[in-house]
Amino acid sequence: MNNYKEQLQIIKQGIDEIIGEKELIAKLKKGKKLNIKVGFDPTAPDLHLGHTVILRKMRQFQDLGHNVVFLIGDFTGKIGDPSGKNKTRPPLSEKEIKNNAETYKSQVFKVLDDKKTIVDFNSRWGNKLTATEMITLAAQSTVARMIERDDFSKRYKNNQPISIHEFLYPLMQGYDSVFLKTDVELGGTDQKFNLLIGRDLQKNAQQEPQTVITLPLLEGLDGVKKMSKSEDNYIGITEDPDEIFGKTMSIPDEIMFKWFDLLSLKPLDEISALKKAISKGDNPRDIKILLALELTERFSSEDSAQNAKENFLKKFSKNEIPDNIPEKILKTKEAIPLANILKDIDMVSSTSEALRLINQGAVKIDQQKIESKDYDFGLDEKKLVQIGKKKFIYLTLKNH
RNA sequence: GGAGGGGUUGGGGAGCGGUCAAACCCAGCAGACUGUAAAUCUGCCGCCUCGUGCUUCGAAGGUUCGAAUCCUUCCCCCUCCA
Repeated sequence: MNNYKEQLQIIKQGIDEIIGEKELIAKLKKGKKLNIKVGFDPTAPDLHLGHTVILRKMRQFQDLGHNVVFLIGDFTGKIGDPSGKNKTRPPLSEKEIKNNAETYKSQVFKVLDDKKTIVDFNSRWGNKLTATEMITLAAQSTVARMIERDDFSKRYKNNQPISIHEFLYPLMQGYDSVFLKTDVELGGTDQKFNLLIGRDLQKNAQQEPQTVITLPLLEGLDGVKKMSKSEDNYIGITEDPDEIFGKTMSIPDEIMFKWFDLLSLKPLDEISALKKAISKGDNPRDIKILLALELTERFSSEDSAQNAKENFLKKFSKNEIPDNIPEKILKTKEAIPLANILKDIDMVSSTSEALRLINQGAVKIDQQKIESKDYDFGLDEKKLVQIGKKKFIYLTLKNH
């Protein structure tokens, strides 16, 4: 195991805030094997890169030799985390929770080391709590403290309902830490309140309070807004290698090292060497390729990552035709205008759009720019149809 | 329950009887330039059988030669007061 300073440096890479650093240092100095806990609300099973920021941090702890518990909040899921919400969330059914948990497990081990990961469910102890124990737990915090929290206070001021059971969510999450004797809990910045409650409860239970580490949100492909499905600026971890590679290459240079800091498992000195290389005049593109390679490899394999890189370079840098172009056959009775062909094979969404593109000189057939909408495609000939730089299809027209 | 303000083409937001497929901004797409980008410049950005064609401005009716614009009813949002 590395010495505590090195460990601390790795632990603090790319984080938002650390609370209870003193306690952490003390434990690291002693060489204690830490219990790391991260809770996952079993609601969003389709993961994208933004979700993997926290998984990466967990992985770093694993690589440093600590215990990592991947805690599925199937018990707290019944409450629904009020964090960041301005309304009460409907509780999930047992079945939904189970399904989502399985989906989770199938995805997270692309980042986490499955041999070193303990998957646990907080229903294991949550379901056994008696009413008396719940009351004891509830007695350990106050309404005033709860109302301090942003989302609660907003809702309170706006006269929006806050159900009593929502107060139990942070308490239960904190109780998880007591039960598991957690040393470090990770979470998003919106989790800060919940994480801090854990410290309080642990103190009350005569335990050393956990160190709280919050992680920042990852910017999406646009480099500005946080990565999310609804903004469509995300990279899903189950996407094709070509997609992952290409999308990574498309991020603005400015956020490239933010991504390194939040996502990469490369050693810190290697990353800072890369930074230096750029300031010395290296092409940022080549550095970004390293990032794209690492990410693609993580979610597919080394071979397909290399492959994705080759494809990418062919497609964009060298302006060559990529491999794996889909082939299509279109059956037709009579000669149809090119615009309609493009629409029929779903390369464009309307013939109007096709006509516009033809006008703008964006359509190529067999590498030749099409000048007129009256182009005669011909029958039984396989031709390469290209729109813009990214869309390619091999198409054969058949008489039928 | 009372008072008021709205719903316009992906989002924001003009238009308030004809010159409206509807300003402008953002997003998106294409072209140029590049390092793939970003930035910048240019063009496009409802649909088709591409024509002084067709369908759009919350919904349905109505007035009018003509309606996103006026009237009626309905639906939905928001703000303030109780």
